Amino acid sequence: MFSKTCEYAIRAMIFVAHKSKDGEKIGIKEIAKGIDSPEHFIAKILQDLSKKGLIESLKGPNGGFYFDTETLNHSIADIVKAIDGDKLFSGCGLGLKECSELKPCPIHNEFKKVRDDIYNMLETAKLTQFTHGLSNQLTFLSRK
Amino acid sequence: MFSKTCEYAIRAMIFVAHKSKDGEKIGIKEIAKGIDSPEHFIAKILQDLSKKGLIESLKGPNGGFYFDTETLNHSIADIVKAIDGDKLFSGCGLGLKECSELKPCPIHNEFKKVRDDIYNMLETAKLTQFTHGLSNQLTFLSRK
DNA sequence: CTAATAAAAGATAAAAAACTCTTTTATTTT
DNA sequence: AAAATAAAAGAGTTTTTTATCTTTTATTAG
Repeated sequence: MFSKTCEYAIRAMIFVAHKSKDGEKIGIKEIAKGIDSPEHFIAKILQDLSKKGLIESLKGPNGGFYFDTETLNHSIADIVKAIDGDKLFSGCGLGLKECSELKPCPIHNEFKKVRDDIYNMLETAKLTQFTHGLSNQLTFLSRK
Repeated sequence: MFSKTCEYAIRAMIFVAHKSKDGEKIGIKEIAKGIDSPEHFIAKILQDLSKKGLIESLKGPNGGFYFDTETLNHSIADIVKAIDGDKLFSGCGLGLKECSELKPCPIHNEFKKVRDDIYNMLETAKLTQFTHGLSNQLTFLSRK
């Protein structure tokens, strides 16, 4: 469904949202450990998301990644769009470039419904809504 | 959603189902043209699906790919499972190996619903049901 | 101002996916 | 039986994705 890069991105973003209460910053090492991902790889990904304005970061001692009230309001859909683009939401299920309402591929209409469902689900899912489950160990982001 | 290989596979299977009325065989060149795919690449894919029993094939003059009544009854879900595996249907949306009902990832339940929808949609979609649209130019598999 | 810290950036490497080319095998037609 | 046809199989290349390593830049604490 998502690229591996995107899976890491979502996990990292939820992890930072969970850990960084009231603007507290969290370092890349802790993030990598927390979500079971290669350190340098997730660093790249977060740098990219930071450039795109989906997360805040600060260099130097006590630096790290964090959210402000604005960035915290982003949805999982925003992350997916930033990393994988909107192919999942608007592209043809069979990879046809010319597929459209007017010239639909055979499974166009079947797909439309589930694509819209996926989009709505991910657009509704804001980063904040996942922190509770993690804090209370109802949900998990790594094996440990 | 699907790998490119899988997209080609679905398009090719629908194309053959559409062209091969009553056991008529259709060659790899015609298939490649019909679905806008690299000839040798789709050949490999169909060989694989043939080995796995999802399509029939015969070598030699007047040979080619075709369906019998049994293989024609397969669903798009069967093709996806054969090519991409069942990661899409049963894997964790965030790529976590240990994700389960008991130890769910943060978006586990949100995902479950859409995954089930996708599966039901693809499982219901049998190859035969797409031939009508293609024959009547209501749906398309290539640009032309 | 210097040293320490942590992200940013750049460059490279490994693995997987996508694609191509050549040879072999099975089948049919003559 | 020989030639022609078309898929099967094998081997190789290219591109993309995933991952690692090194250097640079920004920030802070002392």
